Amino acid sequence: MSKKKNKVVTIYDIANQLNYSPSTISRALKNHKSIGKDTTKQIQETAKKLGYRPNSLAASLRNNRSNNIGILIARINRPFIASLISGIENSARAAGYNVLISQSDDNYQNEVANAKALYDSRVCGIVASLSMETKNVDHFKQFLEQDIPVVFVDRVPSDLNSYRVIIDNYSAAYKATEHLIQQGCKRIAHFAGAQHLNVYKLRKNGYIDALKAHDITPDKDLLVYMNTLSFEEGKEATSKLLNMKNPPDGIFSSNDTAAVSAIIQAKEKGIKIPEELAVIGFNDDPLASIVEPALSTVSHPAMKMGELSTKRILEHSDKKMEKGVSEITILDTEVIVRASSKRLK
Amino acid sequence: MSKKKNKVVTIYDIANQLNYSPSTISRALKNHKSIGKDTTKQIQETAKKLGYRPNSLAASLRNNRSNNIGILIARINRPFIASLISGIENSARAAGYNVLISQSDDNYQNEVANAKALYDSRVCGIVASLSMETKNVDHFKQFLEQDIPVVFVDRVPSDLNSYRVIIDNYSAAYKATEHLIQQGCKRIAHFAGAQHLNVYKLRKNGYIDALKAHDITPDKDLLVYMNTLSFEEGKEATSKLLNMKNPPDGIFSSNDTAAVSAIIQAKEKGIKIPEELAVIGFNDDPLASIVEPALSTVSHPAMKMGELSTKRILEHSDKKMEKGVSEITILDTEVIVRASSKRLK
DNA sequence: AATTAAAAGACAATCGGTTGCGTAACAAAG
DNA sequence: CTTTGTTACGCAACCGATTGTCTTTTAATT
Repeated sequence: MSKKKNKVVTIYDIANQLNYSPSTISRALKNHKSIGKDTTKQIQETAKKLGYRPNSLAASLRNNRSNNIGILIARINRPFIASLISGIENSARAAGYNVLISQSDDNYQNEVANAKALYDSRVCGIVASLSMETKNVDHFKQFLEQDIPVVFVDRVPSDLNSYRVIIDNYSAAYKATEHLIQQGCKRIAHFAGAQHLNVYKLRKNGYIDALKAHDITPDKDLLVYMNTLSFEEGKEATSKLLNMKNPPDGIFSSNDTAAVSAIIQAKEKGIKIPEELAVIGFNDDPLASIVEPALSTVSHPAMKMGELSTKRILEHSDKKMEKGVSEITILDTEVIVRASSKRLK
Repeated sequence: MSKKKNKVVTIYDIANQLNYSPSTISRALKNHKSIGKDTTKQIQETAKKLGYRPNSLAASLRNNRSNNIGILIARINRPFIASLISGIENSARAAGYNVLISQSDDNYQNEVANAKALYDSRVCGIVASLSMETKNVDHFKQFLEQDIPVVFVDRVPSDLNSYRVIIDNYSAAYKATEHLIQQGCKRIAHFAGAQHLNVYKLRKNGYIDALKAHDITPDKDLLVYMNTLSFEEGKEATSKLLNMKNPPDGIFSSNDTAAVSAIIQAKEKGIKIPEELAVIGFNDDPLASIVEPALSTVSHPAMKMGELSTKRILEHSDKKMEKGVSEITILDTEVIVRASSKRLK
């Protein structure tokens, strides 16, 4: 049996080897100014030679904060969210942080439980996009009280002062609606999402204001409120709309899923798209460019939103921001015109 | 200034309150048998009353192992992977574990770096699906040496003894190919992926053996090797195939993305699907049911694979498995027949 | 009644960094 | 030669839970 176990190298090992105290090793490894330049160099070289790897658990315990960024979203399995996470992960990892994920399945209780779990694991910040059910956001206050940055993305609460990374839903919806009007639509329906989520509320408002701006009186019968904007809901709504005496000649859907189902449903009924019914969605999911005719939509810079979320968290830690200060980042969207709405040459 | 800071409750606080030692508190909280039943009850009640929340960092440091499961995948932003992660996350969280994600972007160096990062953060197990570039899997050995369970999913290495959760790619491909044959296809092309990944190799083998079993001689010109099975690659390959003197009348693609691009490309050329060209993909991505005609495909139980991966890790920890023992879990696939290959009534 | 065994807890070391405070050594200033 | 300042580093407590070992008390056995 050899003397050396395959034991992990710690700062104590380095300390013994070089006859310095552990505190000196610790400081030298992070280039603390109170350690001499030569000493620092020597220590860092020895650390490398010995294959030293810091035990982040120990540091985290001492600092009462880990190097983990928590993500709190409704479900991973959606294109926008997956891209968002991707952006967070890439930028976090580049900065030496790990990423913890949790999904609520759009369930409020789960969201609360996940927030607790992330809090307990001492995340150094969290990125959150609210569940469909969430109306109360008290479960985020524990973070703010400890000055742990919370960045809300996309589905953000309206009554909590924290970081936000969002798009301008109102003007995006306005632009999308206006696009349909420019294509000659006179009766434009809207698939609206749950109204307590400001994302959907703002999209609806943008839709309505765009209509008004073009002297079209909003018709309540053309405004369909949905719960989840699912394929099924979209299908059903489309079916009803098309059976009206005075059916719509355009649909602006708050997401692509419902928009795609509208296209499919309309085609089944023999309605020509975009001639008889122009459709535009929201999100630019992969589906959008595959369905036929290809779906016009509004694109989200999902990846970039993720990167910016990470950035907010890291900045917060670096700058030792004053408690309570927050910042809102608004990103641009783009109306992507495809065949489903292109009536004009 | 009140006496009580908003300080976190620790076992020491409980110990002081009840005049027990911290060790007794610790043991009572996990129902250790050496603590009296009444004492245990009292301690647990007090803990709840005081709002005690265990500091997992402290426990992790002491045990040199966290409650985090690491995920190592190529990219989150893909339907199969997103569902896989979803399955892992759900089951892990239900068991009180957190999930750390990392993506390699199909880059070997990133994969190695991420493996190190996860190792350093003392994950209690990892779930991995190899990057496209990965040929050497030495970076997983550090886990096995420490008896940290590694579960490979889908894209698994062939030369490392560890847990595996996979589908039977060979027979899935065999079934898919056979399906095309049964629909009357005589010249079936195959979009094959990178052959150092056994997933794609096995699919190719299943394809070839199915042909042979039905007395069709495999034609090298119909076997297209791709790097990433991307939309572009699929498009290009389809274009070439359709320009052959003797073009294929069926395509079995190793993924849905390339299959969908084949459908779109074929339609552009005026080829009738499935009459002139039957197509079947692999994965059952959301795209598959949206494209027109809807894409036949092979479905993966992605969510379930995630759940089983978590299960393997938890079992490993519970059972204190003997080092080196591993287990292979093979899940069923299903050939999903849609319009893109349905020639017969 | 004496001996042994079992049950219930307490003590203290430990995990590996981190950090406030203290001090030795040496140089510059008076 | 003494005083004041710097520079460079060590000491030891600390973060909070875990666990091997030891002690005390109580119950069982002969």
